[in-house]
Amino acid sequence: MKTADPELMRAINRLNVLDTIRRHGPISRVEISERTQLSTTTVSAITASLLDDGLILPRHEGDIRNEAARGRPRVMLELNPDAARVVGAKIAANRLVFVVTDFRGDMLSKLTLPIRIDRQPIGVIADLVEDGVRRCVVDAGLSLEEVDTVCLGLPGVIEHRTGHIRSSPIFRDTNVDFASEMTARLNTPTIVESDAHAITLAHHWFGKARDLEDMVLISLEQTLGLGVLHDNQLFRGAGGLSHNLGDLVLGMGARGIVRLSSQAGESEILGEQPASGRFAEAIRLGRGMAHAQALIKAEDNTLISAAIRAGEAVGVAIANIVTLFAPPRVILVGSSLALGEPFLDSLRNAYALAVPPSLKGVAELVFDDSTDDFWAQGAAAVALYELYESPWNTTGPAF
Amino acid sequence: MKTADPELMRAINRLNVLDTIRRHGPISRVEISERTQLSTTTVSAITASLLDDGLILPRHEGDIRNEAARGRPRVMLELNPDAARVVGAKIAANRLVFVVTDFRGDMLSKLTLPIRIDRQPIGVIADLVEDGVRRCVVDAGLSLEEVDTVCLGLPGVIEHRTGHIRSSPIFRDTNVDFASEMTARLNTPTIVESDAHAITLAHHWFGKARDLEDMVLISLEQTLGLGVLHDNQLFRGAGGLSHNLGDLVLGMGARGIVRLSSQAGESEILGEQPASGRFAEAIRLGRGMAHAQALIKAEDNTLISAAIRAGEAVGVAIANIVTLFAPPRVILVGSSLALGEPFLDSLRNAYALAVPPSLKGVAELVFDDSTDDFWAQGAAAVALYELYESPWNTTGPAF
DNA sequence: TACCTTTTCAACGGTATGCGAATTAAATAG
DNA sequence: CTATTTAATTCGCATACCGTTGAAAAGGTA
Repeated sequence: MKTADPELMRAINRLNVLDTIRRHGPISRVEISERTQLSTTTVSAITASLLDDGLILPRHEGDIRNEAARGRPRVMLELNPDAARVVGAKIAANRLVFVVTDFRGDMLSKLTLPIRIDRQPIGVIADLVEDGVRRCVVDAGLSLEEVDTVCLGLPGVIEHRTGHIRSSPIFRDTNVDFASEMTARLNTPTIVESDAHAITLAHHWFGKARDLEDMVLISLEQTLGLGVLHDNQLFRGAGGLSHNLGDLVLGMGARGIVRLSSQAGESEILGEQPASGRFAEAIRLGRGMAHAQALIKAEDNTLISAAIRAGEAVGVAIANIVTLFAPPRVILVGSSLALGEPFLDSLRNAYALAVPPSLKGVAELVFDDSTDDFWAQGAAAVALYELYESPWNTTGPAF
Repeated sequence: MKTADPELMRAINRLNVLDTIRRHGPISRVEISERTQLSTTTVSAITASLLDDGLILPRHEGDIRNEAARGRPRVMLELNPDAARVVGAKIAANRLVFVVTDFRGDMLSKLTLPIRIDRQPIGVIADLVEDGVRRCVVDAGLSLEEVDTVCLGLPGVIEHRTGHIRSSPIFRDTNVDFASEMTARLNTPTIVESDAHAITLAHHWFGKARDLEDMVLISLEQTLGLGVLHDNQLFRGAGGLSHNLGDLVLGMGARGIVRLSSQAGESEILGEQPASGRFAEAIRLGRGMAHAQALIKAEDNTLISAAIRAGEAVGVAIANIVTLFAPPRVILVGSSLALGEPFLDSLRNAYALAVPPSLKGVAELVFDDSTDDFWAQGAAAVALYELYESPWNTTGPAF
């Protein structure tokens, strides 16, 4: 357990103030004091220190004065966008998406590489990722030295603390120390995080969970992932490793274990199609879901029934997650949502059936079809969050 | 978010020291300093304050001096047993178990009432519980005024923060404010907690998880419960409510949803027996599982196959829990363990099959057949834990 | 234009915390 | 009886928070 000394105390309050400024846009000191319950004195001291460190900026121009415009006007404070730059990336089987953001999480540049990388040797993947990061940084008009942290979000079971990838559909090998590898290549601190965790944080910072302290997110991509927000923090399992929803067991059929991934994995849904012609080509290029959507509209019965089965399986899995975590909101993201109504309807129905009566109405299902940028932005947010906490603890006293 | 002031700092370090003393028996100040990473100065100040408050005691007698017996001898410190008294209770469908413990969690008296209370009106249950608490307190040679807190552990979905019982097999009604009811009756602060959470804490304090910071416990009783220890703390879902494992869905059969409770609930396993004769009588009296054990030994095939099916279902459920929490140890408790080898073997097999390959070997299954006292002692531990944190924050500065 | 009101924010003193160095305390070795 | 060793306390310092006070900035009013 960490020992509580003045330094920790300071760090906590600093983070609290900084986070308040981040979340509530340009904000005055008085309002910070109200929100954080800290005295105006303390807020003044902390903001002075933050200003001194260049993390925040005063805003004079465009002071939208309130109606009751008496007295000394408030000085609005906001994050200094230039305080840091980070790179966030979404690494998927058939595409790489990079984003450079400033300290506020605003996108400075983005780069999408629609290339298939899964099952490539690690060296090749690392090459491609390195290249993408460098390009995207140049696109933003920066050099890598100006980037503070890189965060790579990828599917699978990731051990966040150590940066080890326990298993991922992208890598042939297991237990890859990808964080060290990329840190060495880029000569920039690089962290590795589950893509589901990344977009969970994205929704908490910018998306559909800004108002919540607790929340669950289900990502339906090639891999089925889970992100849990508990008390404004990412809940990482024991040992800090991420969850792989696809490994959940839904039942014991005649021929053994039935896992969620075998019912609702992207390749399993699409795989039942005759692997020929335009559709197979689309799958190879990672456009499988978009194409599937078209086929469903054209009433392709094989695919529709696969989508329905997948929806049922996911709905039941979500009900089980809700049974365990009782979150007020469940956000669903990922390419499988593109399957459309047949999938979503059966998901909703199965969920309604499977959720225990005592928890009926507790959780609200929200579907979200964000673009890939958003995932990458989430990875950037993970990087920023790490920055918030660590390096400025060492700044020393405010004066 | 709580504001970090010196008071909080103090509370954290105080709790840390107190917890260290609790866990590591009689312990000297130097060793506390080593374990907590606090300076000897701070430890001295805090222990002085704790001594002043009467929460701990110095131990002079029987100073087992180490071999290397040079220098001033260490003064060992330990919890003052008399610093507080609490009552813990396990409330089950067919029995009430009460325990009075001292500040260390040691049992002073216990009382078991083998009576069937489920489906009684709330008033009747409250009467019986009140009576049991009072009796047990008298047995310990105390009066209720000397008891600081009462904690009742019972099955179902409990909202710990508010003391509301959302649903329980014991109550006909839902959403019962049992904590307020009993607080008023006993005129002593009474808290309500899930029985699974209680025994989870019991194992962390006294049992098979003393060495762990993360752990999962599965309780197999009339109701199937779950307790999660995360970072030395009970993990309570959003809103602080407990989990009901029985609501987990294991599959969609031909006639709809199949929940775990329908496969592995106590009444479901035993219910398939012809409800007549000695066995039915045993069930009514809450000895069902013991009797079932005998029948299984006598190779009652109906019962054996029910036990095997239940074992499979539980094994799969545990695998899913492990997929989500990745704990180093899973402890199984509860009356259903008495079903013996057929049940346990099929559980182990199903678990081995269902646990994802990437997590194989991560979690160790441990079976525990503690007596009912232990559950009640866990409830007492919950009460003690609340005491640790709250009331002595107000003690003021140490001097 | 000069003065007053209102509000923000920085400066000062008070009290709490924890830490490091020096000091006292208690026991053994010679 | 003295020297040595280890434990625990005391003292002084740095930091953090908070409440109060007073200066600064803007608008309103005579």
